Amino acid sequence: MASPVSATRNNAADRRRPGTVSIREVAQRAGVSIATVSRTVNRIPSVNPDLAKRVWQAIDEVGYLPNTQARALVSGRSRMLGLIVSEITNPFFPELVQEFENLAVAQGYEVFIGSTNYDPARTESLIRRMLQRSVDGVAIMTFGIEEELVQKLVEREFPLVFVDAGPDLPNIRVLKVDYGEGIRQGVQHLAALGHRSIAFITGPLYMRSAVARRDAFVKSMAEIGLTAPAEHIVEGTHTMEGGIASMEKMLALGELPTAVMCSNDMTAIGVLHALYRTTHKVPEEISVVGFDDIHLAQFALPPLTTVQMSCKHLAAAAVEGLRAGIEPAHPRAASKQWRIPTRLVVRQSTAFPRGTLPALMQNASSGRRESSPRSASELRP
Amino acid sequence: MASPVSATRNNAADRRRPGTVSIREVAQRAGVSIATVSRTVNRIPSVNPDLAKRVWQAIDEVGYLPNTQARALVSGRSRMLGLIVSEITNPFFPELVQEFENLAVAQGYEVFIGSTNYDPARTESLIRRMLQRSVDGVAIMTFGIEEELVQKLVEREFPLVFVDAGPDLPNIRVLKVDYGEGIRQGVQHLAALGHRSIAFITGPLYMRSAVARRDAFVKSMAEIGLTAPAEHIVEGTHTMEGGIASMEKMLALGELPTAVMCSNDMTAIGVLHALYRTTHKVPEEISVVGFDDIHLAQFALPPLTTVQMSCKHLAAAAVEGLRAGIEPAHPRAASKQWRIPTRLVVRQSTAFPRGTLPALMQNASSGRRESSPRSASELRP
DNA sequence: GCATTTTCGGTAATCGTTTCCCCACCTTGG
DNA sequence: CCAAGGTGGGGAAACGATTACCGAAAATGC
Repeated sequence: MASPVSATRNNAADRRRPGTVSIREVAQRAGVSIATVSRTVNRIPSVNPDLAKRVWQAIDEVGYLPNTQARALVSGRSRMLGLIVSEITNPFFPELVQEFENLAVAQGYEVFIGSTNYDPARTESLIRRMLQRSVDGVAIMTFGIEEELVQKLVEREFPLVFVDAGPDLPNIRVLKVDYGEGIRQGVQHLAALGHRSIAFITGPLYMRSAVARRDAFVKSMAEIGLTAPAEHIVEGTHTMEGGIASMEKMLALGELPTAVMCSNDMTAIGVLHALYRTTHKVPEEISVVGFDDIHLAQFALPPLTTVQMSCKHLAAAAVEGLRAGIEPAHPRAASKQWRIPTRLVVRQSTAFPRGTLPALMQNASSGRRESSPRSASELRP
Repeated sequence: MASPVSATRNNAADRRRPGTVSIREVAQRAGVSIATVSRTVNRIPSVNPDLAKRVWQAIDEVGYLPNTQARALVSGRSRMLGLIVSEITNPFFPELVQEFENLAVAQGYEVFIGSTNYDPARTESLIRRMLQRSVDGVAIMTFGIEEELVQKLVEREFPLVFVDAGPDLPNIRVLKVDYGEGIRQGVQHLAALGHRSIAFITGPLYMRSAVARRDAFVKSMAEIGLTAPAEHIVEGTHTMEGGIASMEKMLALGELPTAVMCSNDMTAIGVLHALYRTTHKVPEEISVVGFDDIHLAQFALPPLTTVQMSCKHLAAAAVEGLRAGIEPAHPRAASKQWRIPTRLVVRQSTAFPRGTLPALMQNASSGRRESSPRSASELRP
């Protein structure tokens, strides 16, 4: 009679981490059943306020934290959101991740981050891992992903958020970035300054967004009667290294443009670097425009004129899009598209092209400000 | 008799995500019990090879993925590692996160990332969230955290990894970064070039690592008979903004140093920015040295001479340290400390101080290489 | 050829929750 | 004062895995 029935087995609870307290301890201390504790924690209104108070006190005393795994197991909701980015080391993404995380956590979700590094095998394993951890939805922010890899998610009717484009299915929402507007502003800004020879360094062209940005550039140029020759549209990689390589290629070709637009800011920073190495002055000899407006852009030398794609907007739309797919009662549950605006931010990497009004631009004293006098209106007589 | 017993209840399985298959389906299809499936999946050698093959085939056919939540619930191990950083938007950390994640995933772990943003409330909630998700261990890579917040983790005997310093307890491992060596190399490099007036911009001094770096600087200076006046040791924030502010403060004071060392690369990039704005040339007028050697450092203008703290090393040590605490059979289970080396990487932000050998330094053509001829030996007659 | 050992797979308990079902009890109406 | 109605709370069955235990069949010894 010394050992009660449960002691004969090697109880699984022995494996439990010390200090972990379960709903049972709370129930015991409060003198109620575990059902009541659960109801209290989940704020079911039917539980008697006095009892509830006792339960909360017990929870406090024993330091109870509900076990999320058990919760997820029974409810079928893990309250985790997957967030797939292409490279966490590209500064654009940490900013996005940060915003996304803040919003998700505020809504009671946890974030499962993964970067694909443009590697299909890695992406595949990432998706499998997310499925195993049974995330409630996935935001695919890589700006271009192999369709077939996502198939698994689509099959399981996972709420999904894509950027730019995605299949038209009930659980899928798409964030439409307005590439056109921002890039048009950039092109017109340069044209207004007097530039006629404007080059463009694209991202990797298997990415839908890279193509979209390039097309927006070509279209904006055409609108004002300009065309860039083929050798002035160079494919890059959306990295600083790519920016350097692309710019060096262009430099080697001779016949330099007077301005270079880039598909993202990292590329632009690479371009600045390449021009520094070859002692070309920016913006005096060549103007440079980026895209994204990452935090770093304002600290580039010179501070980078760039097209802003609001990270906050993007993150907010992603989280809301996922919630809309997960929570049936969400106000925008029916929306399928979410529009992300862009706009030009003028800093100091753009100026009049060499030869026009040189005296004005040469005095590079301190105190240059974002609202510098190099605006389109000044150019017009 | 129409409805069997289980159909009378509103079965919880109804809530299951479509496409999800459980171990039961596999067992049924393979014609074995769920125990056999489990044993097969976990590669328990006692299961008959023929049976195992049948089971694997069934797994493949139905597309079974073991539910991690259920696994974690029964085993008490979630196979998740917590990773706490201070700011994911500081480029140093994504690099660390990336490495950490690669290693963790290779070992079958998932990573739960969180950034404190230097906010104790946020840190508190982060730790609570990690506890709820029952991570197996936590690496605290913030280089300085409030002791009391960690208390909760310590109490629960969580395997922990700290950077720089941590309590001496059984489950805790510390990564000791050798700040001294790298900073000494930096100071001696500058001194060898001829600098005597070297300033230092620290990190926020409530961070242990910031203090350690400053102390290493002061010590290295003293070793070669130099002292920096108080106004040449300025507190920064480990951000670009902080670097700008600190440098501007120093500029306002007059009595400029000929070289500035910074507690991290972001600060150094801020310093470069401030000097650009005030048209001071780097390195001709002022030399700048960073710390960390983030990827961006080589793309700064000019490319930044900096003290490298190997991210790969740090991440590898963190993962191994955690595994050592979690898995009793780990080869280094007994180790308490892990040493992280540092070393100077010379690029182009350092040169002879103004006035000494100016002609040699002025020809800033391309082709400057890391192994430039500005070494100590050249200086000595 | 029978008894003993070994192998191998199935049954069931368990992890920590949520939630369905039902039984008390209390309130209220007649 | 008793029956009907409503309501709060407890018991127990899931969720999907792991694993201790046990029993049946196969292998082996004498």
